[in-house]
Order: sequence, then structure tokens, then C-alpha cells
Amino acid sequence: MKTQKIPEATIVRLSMYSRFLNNLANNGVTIVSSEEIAKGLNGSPAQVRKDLAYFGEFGTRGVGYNVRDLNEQIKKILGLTHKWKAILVGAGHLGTALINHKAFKTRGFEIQAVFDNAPQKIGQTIGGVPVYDVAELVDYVKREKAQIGIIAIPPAHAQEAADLLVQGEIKAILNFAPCVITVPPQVEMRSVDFTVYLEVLTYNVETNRK
Amino acid sequence: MKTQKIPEATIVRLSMYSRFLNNLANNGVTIVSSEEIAKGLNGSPAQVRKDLAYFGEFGTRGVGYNVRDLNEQIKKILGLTHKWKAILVGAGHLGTALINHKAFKTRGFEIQAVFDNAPQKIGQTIGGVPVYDVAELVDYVKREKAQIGIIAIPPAHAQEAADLLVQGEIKAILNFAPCVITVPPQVEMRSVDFTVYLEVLTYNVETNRK
DNA sequence: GACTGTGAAGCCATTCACAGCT
DNA sequence: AGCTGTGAATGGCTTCACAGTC
Repeated sequence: MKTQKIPEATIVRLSMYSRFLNNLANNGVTIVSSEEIAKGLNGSPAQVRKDLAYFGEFGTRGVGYNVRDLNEQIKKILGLTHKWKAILVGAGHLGTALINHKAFKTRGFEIQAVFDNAPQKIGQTIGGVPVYDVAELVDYVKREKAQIGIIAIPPAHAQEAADLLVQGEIKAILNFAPCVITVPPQVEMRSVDFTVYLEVLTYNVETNRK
Repeated sequence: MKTQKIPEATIVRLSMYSRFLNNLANNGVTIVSSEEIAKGLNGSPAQVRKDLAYFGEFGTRGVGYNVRDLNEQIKKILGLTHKWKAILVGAGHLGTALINHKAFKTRGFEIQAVFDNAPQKIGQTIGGVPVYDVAELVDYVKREKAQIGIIAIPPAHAQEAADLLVQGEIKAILNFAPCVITVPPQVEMRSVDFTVYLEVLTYNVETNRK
């Protein structure tokens, strides 16, 4: 193992490997081969081995990988051995869906607060999470040292929300608004933009019926 | 322009260019350069030109691109000159968020029906869209010739939902469940998996504070 | 002079094929 | 014998740099 640039696609796959290993462990499987992991992910065995080899030697030649150990290693790599404090911007339908989504809790993410600018929403709770005025966002993030900000509002105000999060010294932003957002380099940012995938689908459907 | 393999990343960017061009047009801009498009997308001018050049010569040397014309061309490439019939599987929070999402209507996608297995939801409407029993899904998709199926249910049953959509001869599937789904090659499928991006963020936050 | 279109070069990720362990 | 770990080869996307056009 040496220091080298690791493809983002590798990190994405690590996250999926971990999920797959969880399932295996729940089914009582203790040993797994790169071949089997690959099958579970529609990937290739060489890819699996290469991805893991960036970070160490986790397997046993002639045998395979210990499911539980490998999962622990991957979680450590991804930074999932401790909890993460998240806050949500947007108390609309999407925000509500995210608060109620199982995936956050099961992976150690805790949405601590929601921020919105609609007076009738402020003071309420959604799925047990309090809704605050967006005017309090910067202070809250600073005070609570929230690390992850999730943007779930329409594109028109998404950049403003990002700016507030940055002002609060957030570490990372997950943006669900279908638009481009700019943040300073020290802030990690990824967009989940389903609209572009929808159009990738239509492109492929149109193109393949030649 | 010749027939060659076009990177998926190019299609993703085309979708974003189109959105950007919509904004420009709404602001009364008529001509745009690759440089300006690049700035709007945090990309490079060469990339913009290369992406567009896969499909034709849409610009004028020394001048730039006509905003409206280029947008029309891109929409044609993406198959957005006609409407798309979509159906949704899952009448939960996420499904509700998707039905109410502006992005579908503005890009020509119409969610015609929602399918769920909860008896108390069947017969209701959500955002004006009727909720049907999932038992009727296959027939409905065949009869209405729905082209796009959207999966918005927990991972445990996502593959079953995909199988039903495939049985109904759907053309494309957009999967929001955080799991791997397998479909036959003639069906286009993409997953919108925000959980992996969340973990890409944590990986980067952990790694960059060395 | 300005900006597009494009072959070539450079770079990065994936696949291959086999050496290395158990 | 079986499966991992890995340098080398391949393939593909992006960047470069300039020719082409207005």
C-alpha cells in the first residue's frame, strides 16, 4: 500500500461493497471471494481486488475475505466508525423524505435540525427533528459543529443555502437541487441530480431504437 | 460528425448545458460562448466544445452559439422533443416528493400513476396522481405503454418492483432504492443512490484533514 | 481578432494475466 | 488447487493546441 490518487469511482464502490457485506453478515456468511462480491454488484472480480488493494491487504490468498473484518476496514476507510452530525435545509416533501429515510440512521448519520423560511413550519418537528428559521442556520452550524449540510430546496435558492452553510464552516454539502453550486475548495460538495439521469435514460432509449 | 461511442459523462453534461441554456434564454441572452457555458458549469471550454462536436457543428466560429438553437438541438439529442410517460412505484415520502417535484413537468416527464401495496393508500391520489394496487402494475404499463418506471421503495423490494416493470415491457428504470438492481440489457437503468455520495463526502472529509 | 471544431497527446481508470500465498 | 495482490497493457475520457471560419 502506498500513497496514490484513488479514483472517486473506487470510493463509490467501497460504499456499495460495505452495504453488500452487511447483507452477507446478516445472512450468516463469514467468508466471501472477490468473485462473489463482484456478482453482488454487477462488477468484475479484478475491480474488487484492485479497489481494496489501494488501502491494504485485507484478504487471504487461496481463501477470500472475512466478511466482518473487511466490512470494518471499509467503514474505517470511509470514516463511518464515528457518527456524523447533519443538518437539512428545506422542510418540504424532499426534506421530509430524507428525514424519514432509513439509510441515514443505519450508516451513522444523524439529522439534528431542519431549516426553512416558511413561518408556519418553524417551531414544528418533522419525524422528531425540530424545524428552525433559516436565519439561525449559520449560528447553529457553528455552535453545534455540524459537519454535513443537506440542501433540499428548489434551485433558485440553493446557492444561497450553500453560502450560509459555508459561512457556518460546514465540512461537506450534499446538494439535491438540480443546479450547479459553487463552494470553496475546503468544503466537500456532491450533487445528487436525478434529472440528469432521467435524461441519460431518454437519450439511451431514443438512441438504441435505431 | 461520425458514429462513435459517446461518453456517458458527455450526456450528463448535455443535460446540464440544456438547463443552463434555459436560464440564459429566460434572462434574454441570445449568444453564448463555450467559455461562458464552461463557467456556468464549473467545466472547461474545450470540454464543452468537444461534447457538442460529437453531435454536429452547432456554433459559429468567431461568434459562439445561439442560445435558443443550441438548446433545441440538445433537447432533440436527449429525446426531449416529445413527452415521456412515467409511472412511480412507491407512494411514500420519497414518491410524494418526486410527484411534487417541478423538474419532471418542466422537462416533459409526466407521472401518470403511482403503485403501492398499502391498502389505505390505494384509491387515493397524491398531487393529483392516482394510486393503484401494485398488482395492476404490469397490465397498466403494457396497456398505457409507459416508458419510464421510477422505483421509490425500500431496497428489500426494489428488485421485485424492477422485475414487474420489466414484465410490463418498460423501456427505462430510474431506481432510488440504495441497492443494486439487475435488469435485462434492453432495459435502460440508472440508480440515484445518495447514500454512496454521502459516504464519498465522509471519506473526503476524513482523508483531507491529514 | 475572436471563437469554434478537432486530431493528437496526455492522463486516468479498468482489465489482464500471472506471481505470490495458504 | 484456489484465490488474492499487482505490474503491465489496454481502453477511454479529457486537455491541449492549433487549424478553420466568420
